[in-house]
Order: sequence, then structure tokens, then C-alpha cells
Amino acid sequence: MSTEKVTIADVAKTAGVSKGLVSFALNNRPGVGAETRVRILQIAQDLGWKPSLRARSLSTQRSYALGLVIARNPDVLASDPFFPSFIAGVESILAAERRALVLSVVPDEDTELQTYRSLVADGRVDGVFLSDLRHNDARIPLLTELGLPAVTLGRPDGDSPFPAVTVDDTPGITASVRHLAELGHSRIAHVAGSPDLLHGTRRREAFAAAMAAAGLPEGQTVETDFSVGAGSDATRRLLDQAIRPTAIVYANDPMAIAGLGVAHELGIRVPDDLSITGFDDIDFCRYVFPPLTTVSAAPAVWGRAAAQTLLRLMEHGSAEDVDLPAARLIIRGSTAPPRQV
Amino acid sequence: MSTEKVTIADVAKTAGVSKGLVSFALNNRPGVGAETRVRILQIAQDLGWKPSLRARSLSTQRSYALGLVIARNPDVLASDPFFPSFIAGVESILAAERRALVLSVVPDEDTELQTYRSLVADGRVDGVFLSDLRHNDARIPLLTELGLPAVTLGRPDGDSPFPAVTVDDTPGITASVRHLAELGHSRIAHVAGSPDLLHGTRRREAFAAAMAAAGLPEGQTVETDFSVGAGSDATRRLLDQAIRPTAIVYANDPMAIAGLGVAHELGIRVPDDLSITGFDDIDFCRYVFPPLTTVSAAPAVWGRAAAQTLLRLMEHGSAEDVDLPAARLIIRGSTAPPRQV
DNA sequence: TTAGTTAACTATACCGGTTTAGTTGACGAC
DNA sequence: GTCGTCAACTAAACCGGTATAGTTAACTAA
Repeated sequence: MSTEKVTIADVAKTAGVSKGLVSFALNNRPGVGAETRVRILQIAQDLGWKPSLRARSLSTQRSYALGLVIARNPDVLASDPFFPSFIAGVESILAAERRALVLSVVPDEDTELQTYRSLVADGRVDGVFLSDLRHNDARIPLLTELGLPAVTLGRPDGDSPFPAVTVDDTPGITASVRHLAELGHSRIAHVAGSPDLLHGTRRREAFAAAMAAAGLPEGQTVETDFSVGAGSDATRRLLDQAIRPTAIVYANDPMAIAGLGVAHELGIRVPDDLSITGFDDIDFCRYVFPPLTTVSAAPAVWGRAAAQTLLRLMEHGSAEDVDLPAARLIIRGSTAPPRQV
Repeated sequence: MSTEKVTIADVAKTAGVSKGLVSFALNNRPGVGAETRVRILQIAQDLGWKPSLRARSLSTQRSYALGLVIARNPDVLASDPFFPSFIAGVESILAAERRALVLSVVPDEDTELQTYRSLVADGRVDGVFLSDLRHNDARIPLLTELGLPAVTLGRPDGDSPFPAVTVDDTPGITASVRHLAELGHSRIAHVAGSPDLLHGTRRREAFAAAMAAAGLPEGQTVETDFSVGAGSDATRRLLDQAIRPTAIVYANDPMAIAGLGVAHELGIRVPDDLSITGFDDIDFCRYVFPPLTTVSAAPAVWGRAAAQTLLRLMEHGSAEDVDLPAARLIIRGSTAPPRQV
């Protein structure tokens, strides 16, 4: 019933010790007698004392929160289930640690950098996740300058003082191309992601390399911004040609699904006339028709690993890179041998 | 260059006044001479002083952050673009207010309630958004008990002390049914959302009412959990019947898209053999084939309005309900007159 | 003239923890 | 017996703001 907030002073008084000693006992540091410590903790529990996060924040200069800043085209963000799953994974770790996640969704890169600055200035977070890595990513020097611990989702292209938690997506693309090649395809096109994003170009390079490895001619590639609309446009462009590809490897699922729509619209049958592969294995893949052959990432697992790594970094001052199992090809109904070769 | 953090004491000293006066000047409260106030603010700016959020938090007992707790089946969360857009809207308001958003994604309702408790116990947030309202929602009494300001997304069914920011989705469903009826459909089914969620049953009731209003026999209704998979199953069940509906009204877009997949798979042509309508107008709708007739919500606008209302509530102690423009029917290619009536 | 008000401002307690600089007493070494 | 050391513990400063009680000086009213 008594809702009066109990403070460390109350605990100290009833235990007959000083505030400082209670603090020591709580954070189990040396300098407290064994039985005294037990007694203090017992009393704290009896009184229902939980140390005030705010007070602790002020004296320790930490916030006990982690940050995630997302700078994405709203369209892309909305159709991409990566973040909800990733965040769910992050939360599953944070919840147990009594830490919170501060989320910012910003419209552009300038605002993004500004947001990191103010998160630090306000001491909102003790560390951040860096997603959607870009070439020569400006966030890395910025965070280094700000002294904010971070974890990168994937390995950045330049120097980085931060641990990276990586899911190698190259094998997935390679497997997609090999799968198509084995089915007998040779005119395989690639609807790539944004050239500004590391995973956009990496998938594109993996595609080119896999085509070469399969002994196939260089495949046509169209750049996009990863959005559903761009995927649709790119597909239309590819299929409007006199000689069109018999298979298309998409850099993500939403674009692949849009591609499926375009094919339907043009009367091109999938997989008979056109094979399609996606990337990410979003929930939709299993339920569109035909079900989409794609590459499974595991955003929630990624989130957990990233959170653990970031916490470790903040605690120990350093953390090892983590390499998660590479994304795997999942073969469903959208790929088949080509009709005419 | 000098990164030494400047505090209120520094400002006070250089201005030759007391800390208290600086505080008064900053929060423009009475008791400061006009020219003194200007001078203090000028000096503060010159020194580059920004009051410490942490210190301010401790003395004002506020966190200057808002909270959003999402308790959803991970599958549903991942395929539903509502939250990313909603959050983007919220952020667009918060950014200017130097407030942050604390996000929690939890697996179930118990954890959800627990999360609210700990957000309050830790003083992480000054107010929260309540989404996905349920019947007799346990969160409302809980938040009342905790004394945490909140805004509900939609009007709850019971008593609520909180302002509601509402987008009426009934007209959208009504318009969908009317549109289908006008096209000549009479066997219209409904793939409903979760019966636990208010908007699930509301859309279902709107469907039933609209059917009656159109003078049509009661339509078949299948309950789901709003997930893509459930939408697929429900559609299969509806279409596996001897006498099947000529049109299906879905409670959300992901299920409608899954339904489209099932229809394709069964060789049922949309819209010739089956008309389909969705709800939300997610980005995919325009790009699947045929493009989906759906009802446009505006999650980002909703987010902005909700944030503004919550801020107003926290500032003035009360805020008016807000009724946003009702969702509108957007007619695309997935609806057409029925083949055989 | 003098008490009463009031605006402007100061000093200081306070929010609730952490941390540092002592203080005390027991024990071992010589 | 005395000094040194160490573990256990206390007192008080500190984090950086806000809020309250008090102080001045000017101004008003009787």
C-alpha cells in the first residue's frame, strides 16, 4: 500500500549503516563485511528498494540505454520487416539487463548525424547500433569523435574501431546464382539495392562473381533504392526488352514480390517463363504465388548478437567481432528450369 | 576545441549571478530582470551551455522521453508496416521537442504489463502510446494506477481517462462492401482480424453492418490473428468450399496479399473470379498483381497527432480527443464485377 | 516617516545515488 | 608494547540541475 518511494537513505538508516556502505553492498564491491552485506541486501529487499535510475545516471554519467537511429526512405522502411525483427531480438537481451532502447527514425543522413550528436549531448544512450552501413560511412568517424561505443551490423569498408556483428550475405547470392545456373539459366539479371549501401554493392558484387564462377556471361544489373516501387520499375525495364532474362536475382524480398507482380501483369509466368529469387525470407515469401525462393537472414538472431556484443563492449571496453551463420538459400516455387534457353 | 562540459555553475559565475537565477532565466520564469535575463542567455549561448538532461531529470523527476510498448506476435509485427510509419510520424514531432522515444517490443501481454511497470519504476518515460487496443484493456487501469499519462490509438471500449486519437476505420470497410455490392457481388466473405483486438472486432462489425445495409445476406467470416499465414489459411478455407464467395474483404493488407497468393495457386483469377479488398494501403498494394483495392490509413499522420496529443496532455494535464480523417477506399485492380452471380 | 509590498536576486537544501578521503579497531610482526 | 597494515565502515563531497526560503533595495501608501 505504501507507495512512498524508498531511497538508499532509508535502507541505510534501517540497516544502521551509511549510505555509502549500502551503495557498496549493492554494487558488490570490496569493503563490506560478508554478513553485513547480506543484511543490507536483505533489508533493501524487505523495504522494496530499487535504486533510482535517474540518480544513478547523474552520478555515473551513464544512461543505461542503447540507441538505434534509422535513416531510411519511409517507403523502404515500411515494407522492410528487418527492423521490427531486429529490434525484437535486441529487446530480448536488453529486457533482462534493465536497459532500454531509444529509437530514432529520421528522414535523411544529415538529420541522422545530428541525431547522434544530440543523443550524446543529452546523454540519452551509452552505445548505439549502426545499421545500413554506407561506403565510407560518416557515422564511424563521428561516433569515434563523440566517444560513443557502437556495434556495426556488418563489417564496414574503411577502418573501424567498433566490433562488427556480421551475417555474410555473399553465400546466399552465390547459392542463388548457382541454383539458377544448375537449373539451366544463363541470362540471369540482378535487381540490385542501393549503391550507397554496403550490402547493396556487396550483393551486387557477389552476383557478378557468382555469374563468372558459373561460367556465365555478365548479367544485366539494375540499381534501385531497395524500395518496392523501384523493384517494380527495374523489373519492368528488364522484361520490356526484346531479349529478356530468364531469371532475376533480387537484392531483397519486397522488390522480388513487386517483380512477381510485374511478371503477372505482363503475362509472364513464374517460374515457367521467369525464375525469381529474393533475399531475406520475409514472411510474405511463403504466401505469395508462387512461393518465393529466397535467402534466409535471421534479423532477430542478429539483434540478439548485436545487443550482446554492444553490452560486452561497454562493459569490458572491447568485444570480439561476431560472425553469424551465413544466410542460406531456401528453394521454393519461384525458380524452375527455363522454358526456352 | 575545449570539450570540458560547461555547467550551470560556469554560466552563473561568468554572469556574476547565482545558479538559481540562471535556472530561472533559462526556464523563463518571473523573478529575473529583463536585461539580466538577456545577458544570462547570451552568456549561456556564448559558453555553449546546454543544461544536463540527467541532472534535470533527477530534480524534476521527469525523463523527457515517451514510450511505446509493442506486444505482438513477431510474425504479425514483421509484416505490418504500421509501426515503422507510425514511429516516423511520432519522431517528426519529438525531434523538435528534444524528447526521445523509448521502444519496447515484447512477446506477450504479461511481459507487456511488466514492461510498463518497469518503465515507470525506472522513470524511463513521462508518457506512453497505447496501440492495438484490446477489449477491456488491462493496460488502461494499470496506467491509471501507475499515474502514467497515455494516449490511446483509437477509442477504447471501456472507461478511459486518456485522450484518444482516432482514425475511424468503419467507413473504409463500409465503403469496401458497398463498392463490392455495387459491382454486383452478393456472396462476400470477411477475413477478420484478431477478436481480441478492438480494431479486429470493429472492422468485423462494420463488415456485418455494411452487408446488412446493402441488403445482402450475412457474409461468411473467418477469424485470424492478422498474420500473413492466418490470412492464407483463412482464404484457403473460404475458397475450398463448394459454393465460394465471389469477393473477400480482408481486415488488413498482408492477409489480402496472402489471399491473392492462394487464389493464384488455386487458379482462381483475381478480379475475374474473385474480388479482393485489403486494409491499410501498405506499399506492396500498388505493386502486387492485380494492384490491391484497399483502404488507406495514414500511420505517419496518426503518429504525429498522437505525439502532439500526448505532449499536450503532459503539459496541460489534459488534452482533447482527436479524430483524424476516416480511412478512404482506394479502388485498384483487385475488384471487378463477379463472373457468375 | 515608516511600515508594507514587491521585484530581483542569493544561498542553500534537495533530487538519490556514487565516490573519495578519512576514521576505527583488530591483528600480526618485531 | 608499539608500530604498521588492512578490512570495515562513516562522513561528506559530488553529479548538475530545480525549488524554496531569505535577503536587498526600491517603491508605494498612509
